[in-house]
Amino acid sequence: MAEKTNKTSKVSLTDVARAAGVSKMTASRVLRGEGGYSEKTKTNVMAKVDALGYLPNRLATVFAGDQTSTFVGVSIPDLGNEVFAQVLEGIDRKLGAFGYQSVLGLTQHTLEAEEAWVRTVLSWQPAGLILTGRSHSARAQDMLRNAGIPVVEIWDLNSSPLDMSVGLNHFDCGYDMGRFLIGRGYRALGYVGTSHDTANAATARLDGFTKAVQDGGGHVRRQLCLHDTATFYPGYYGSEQLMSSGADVDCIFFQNDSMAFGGLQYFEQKGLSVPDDIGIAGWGDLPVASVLKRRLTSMHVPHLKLGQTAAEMMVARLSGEAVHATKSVKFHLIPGATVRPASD
Amino acid sequence: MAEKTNKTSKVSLTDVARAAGVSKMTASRVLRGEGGYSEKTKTNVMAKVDALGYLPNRLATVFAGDQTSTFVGVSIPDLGNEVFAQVLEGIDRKLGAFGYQSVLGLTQHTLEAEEAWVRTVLSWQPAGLILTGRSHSARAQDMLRNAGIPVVEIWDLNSSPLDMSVGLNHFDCGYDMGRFLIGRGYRALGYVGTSHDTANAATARLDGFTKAVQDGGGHVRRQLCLHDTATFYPGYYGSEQLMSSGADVDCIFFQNDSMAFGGLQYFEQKGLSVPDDIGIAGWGDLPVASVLKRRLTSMHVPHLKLGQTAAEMMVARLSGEAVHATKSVKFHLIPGATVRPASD
DNA sequence: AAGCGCAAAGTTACCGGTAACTCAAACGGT
DNA sequence: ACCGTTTGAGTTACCGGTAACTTTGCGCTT
Repeated sequence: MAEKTNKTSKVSLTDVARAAGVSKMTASRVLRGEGGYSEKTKTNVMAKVDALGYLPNRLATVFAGDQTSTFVGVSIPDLGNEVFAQVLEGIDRKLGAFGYQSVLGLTQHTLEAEEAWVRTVLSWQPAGLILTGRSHSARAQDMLRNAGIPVVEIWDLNSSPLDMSVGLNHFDCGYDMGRFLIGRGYRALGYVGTSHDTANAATARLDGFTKAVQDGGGHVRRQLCLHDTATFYPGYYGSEQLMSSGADVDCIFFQNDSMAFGGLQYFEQKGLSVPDDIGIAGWGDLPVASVLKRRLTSMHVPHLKLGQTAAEMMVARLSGEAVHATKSVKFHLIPGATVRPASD
Repeated sequence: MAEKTNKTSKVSLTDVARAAGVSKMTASRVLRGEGGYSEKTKTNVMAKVDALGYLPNRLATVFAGDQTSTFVGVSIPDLGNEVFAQVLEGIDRKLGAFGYQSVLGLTQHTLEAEEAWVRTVLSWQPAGLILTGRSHSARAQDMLRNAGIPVVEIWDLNSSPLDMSVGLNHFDCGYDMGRFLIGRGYRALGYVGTSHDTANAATARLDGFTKAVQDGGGHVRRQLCLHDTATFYPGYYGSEQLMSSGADVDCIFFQNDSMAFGGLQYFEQKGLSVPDDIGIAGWGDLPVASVLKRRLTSMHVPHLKLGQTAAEMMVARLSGEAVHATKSVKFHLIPGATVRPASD
């Protein structure tokens, strides 16, 4: 039977040193493998570390030196939207591989929640922050600038980031889709998405989409911005709302594939045929699209990769590299088969 | 134009005190609203706090006193599985409402990754930990016990938790489903899920399912455990694999609804009719099920609620309440219409 | 006018590590 | 044999707050 070591009170380096009959400093040196001690001392100290179940207090280390912590604050709007769950997974996996931990903040798409979270998380001396979106409250911006730590803004392409940025041009994304749908002969377009207080990426996509449709001689007849999460069911009832509003549209662009799938299901259940009766386009090339019989018209965006890239930039900067960049993430249109075929 | 305050070096309480012409202690008292200072002093100090853009260093506070931090470590297997994304959202939302922050750890279903994460996160003196699953490496268990902080194990119902626990009995869940399918006349069952090194909840469901099927005079003809994430596409190709293996099954139980939907799509594309040619059952009552024409046979589990409950237990304990419980989360079967109807 | 009580401060020590310095013993070259 | 160098330690001070104690000054009572 192993010795009982479950002391309730925490074991400190001083305890280890005392047990080993050496000074705190020597124990510290052994634990950091810094050298300057004999093999015998090392063995002795390590034995006591095991026996006492010593776990270092990293708070003290960070606090003492001018070293930073291994925390990286990561703000994400919500996890109900699969897009962001993927981005977060990409970030955390990569950060974890380099010994950093994500401190999560769900901002629910509001600047106030973000500001409150920034304030709190900064008080814990994080090594850096990764924020979704490029709009922040004035006070949040002040705090971020004064913090003196790396900040990566993701999601939106940001020409004048606070520090670093990885994202994509959502306006262009929307524009490409609009032009594509015009090219397929659609003129009476609809949009179904979710809206939030802040000007966000989805809004930029809608703007680009609207512009392209107008440039192509079409009209966005109706745009629906639900106060809900951008997932399946809002796509379903959003479609219902849009159709029952009497708007005569021939094609609908959804905020993402999950919503588009909700729409597909609505129309199938109403007995309308896609794409014969109505065209459907999504966004994001999400997992659900991978199993549909009819390839969903969408826009491929490497979400996981985007998160990983953000984490890599953060780690590189924290390792002392002079990263100072705005990285653009590529996207490409998936023609799919939920809109009418090219008419050449 | 406001005064420039973007000092790169951090502003400490000492700086504020010096600027205000008072002692550090007085400034500290003002900031904590502890009393023992004049109105004039308060105004003065607060003015300097604003002017200098002072942000407290919570590390120092925790480090100084014997107070704990406001970090709560949260381990989750992965976020690709929507089930866990929901649980995490429930946890973080509730924790955030009480001023705590989640420190995320994606364990990828391995005990080694969990152990490494536990070691790291404990060194940051978290207020508590919320862990998914009930199996942990021996060393992780030691560390958790010795840490002297609240630990909530979620997901699996745990009769002998390390500390607190919220979950459901996955064996019973599986058993209920098995009995239900037997009741609908199925005898040659199949299972499609994903497997991982550790005995996990999905395995427990499969065990319960198998038991019920045997008890009912049926057989689990084939069980497929893919090395993949429990999401749409693995459900699709898993179905394909299962069918092409020559196993003659009349109904398939999937690890969750996302996989079940992948299966539904496979069979639809193969021209097989559900439930006439084959029965399909999922698990979790996930969002995707909300838009299907034919109600998916599944098991409703309140994932978000489960996460919230775990967070509430944590907060209650941290507030000094003597919570020491194993809470069982209720689930209920959704008969649905993707299995053949009751034959009475 | 002395003394008491209280409000409004200031002082000191400490939390758990580490940087920077000091110190003693061993060792080795001339 | 002597002295410089290396090795293996110990000592001290400090990071940024806060608990606990001390001090100062003022109003008010008797």
